[in-house]
Amino acid sequence: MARERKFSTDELYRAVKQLLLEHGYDNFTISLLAEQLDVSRGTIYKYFENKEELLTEFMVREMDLFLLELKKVEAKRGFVAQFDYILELVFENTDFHQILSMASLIPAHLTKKALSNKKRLEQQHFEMYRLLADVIRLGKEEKKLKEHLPDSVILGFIFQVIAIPNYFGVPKPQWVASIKEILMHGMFEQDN
Amino acid sequence: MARERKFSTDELYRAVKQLLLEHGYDNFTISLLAEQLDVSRGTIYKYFENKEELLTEFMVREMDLFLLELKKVEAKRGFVAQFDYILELVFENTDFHQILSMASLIPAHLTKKALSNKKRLEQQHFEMYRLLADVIRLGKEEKKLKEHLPDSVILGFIFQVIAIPNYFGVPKPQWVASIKEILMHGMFEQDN
DNA sequence: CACTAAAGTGACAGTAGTGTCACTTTAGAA
DNA sequence: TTCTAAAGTGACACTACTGTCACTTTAGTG
Repeated sequence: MARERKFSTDELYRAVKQLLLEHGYDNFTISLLAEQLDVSRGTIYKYFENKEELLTEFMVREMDLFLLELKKVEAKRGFVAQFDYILELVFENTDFHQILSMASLIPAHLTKKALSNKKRLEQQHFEMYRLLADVIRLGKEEKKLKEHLPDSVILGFIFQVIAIPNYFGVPKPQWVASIKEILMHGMFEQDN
Repeated sequence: MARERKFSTDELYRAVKQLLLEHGYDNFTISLLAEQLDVSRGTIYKYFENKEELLTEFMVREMDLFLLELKKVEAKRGFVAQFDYILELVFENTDFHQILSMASLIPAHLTKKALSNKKRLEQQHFEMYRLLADVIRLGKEEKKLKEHLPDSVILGFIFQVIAIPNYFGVPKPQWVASIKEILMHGMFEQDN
């Protein structure tokens, strides 16, 4: 009944992701995306009213995928297993962290659809926080995590840690092990 | 012999800083700066050939000011005093960290002056690394820092830590103390 | 085979930036 | 007072986006 599409929805979102990571939020353009998908700019506007709608739609989708994986943490028994699972997840999704940090760059004034996407994204943010806060609560209940540390500092650390630049190319296993050790027991020798 | 200037060099750089922090590297414009200084755009081009020259000049200047403070670390006796000094410096200069992170957004193709500024900035980066690496070396020599942790992970942590967002407005003294404790001894209870 | 409707196109108007330059203004020197 | 040169101006040409829309293309239907 209609002409064949030149790209699938999946290809589109994969291209958006690549371009966002490569050029950053502010330098992402519809021209760049159209070029990547080998179509004209006009075509993109058949699927999205404007750039912000496209980008917020993309972010909601990414967040959904990540939350799906993160929810599996509830099935893990005991704080230590949950902690390990989260760190592994975080290190397997360094892209996601970069994308997430772009959420704050979404402009304030938006069209209806983009605005509702933004609201949804805030809900997802909150859901993510709820899941992680549960893990921290368990850690404190099990007397594994230091009671007096504010939850938000603990959360902040876990998420900020993956943004540490590996300038000198420390091999990944050593890199991850080192970061995990500092998070758990610090960089100072015990007897100090 | 000449007309009176409408702004001092210091006012100019203060305006640049404010606008960079407020709008980010990509959304910094000469129009915005001119407006802030209450002059026309053309005036700015009397002092700088182009935007990148202005911004690299600004960054070199900021870096110089920071290095001046950082160098004082060499006068501190013993690793613990040096460590404390650095953390204090870092938390007193959260702006600087934001500015520093923009260095990676400077485009690759630049005019002569901007390019030489960029090179200078890289030297300063290196100088900063050298100073910090010395502190870490001392920490390991004094058996205060864990020998097996790569220097770059330790450095990365210290610098990334100040970017942790204080969403829930934990009071600053508690915030800083918590972060310092995690860095030194981790978020896990000792007996685990 | 002709019709339909989704898919795709490219020219268009609008906006917002950059860097340039001939010109105007003005403080101080001669 | 006149002259000079630095300081400042605003119009100009250019570039690179955004979002729109009348039009073309094409796979499948009747």
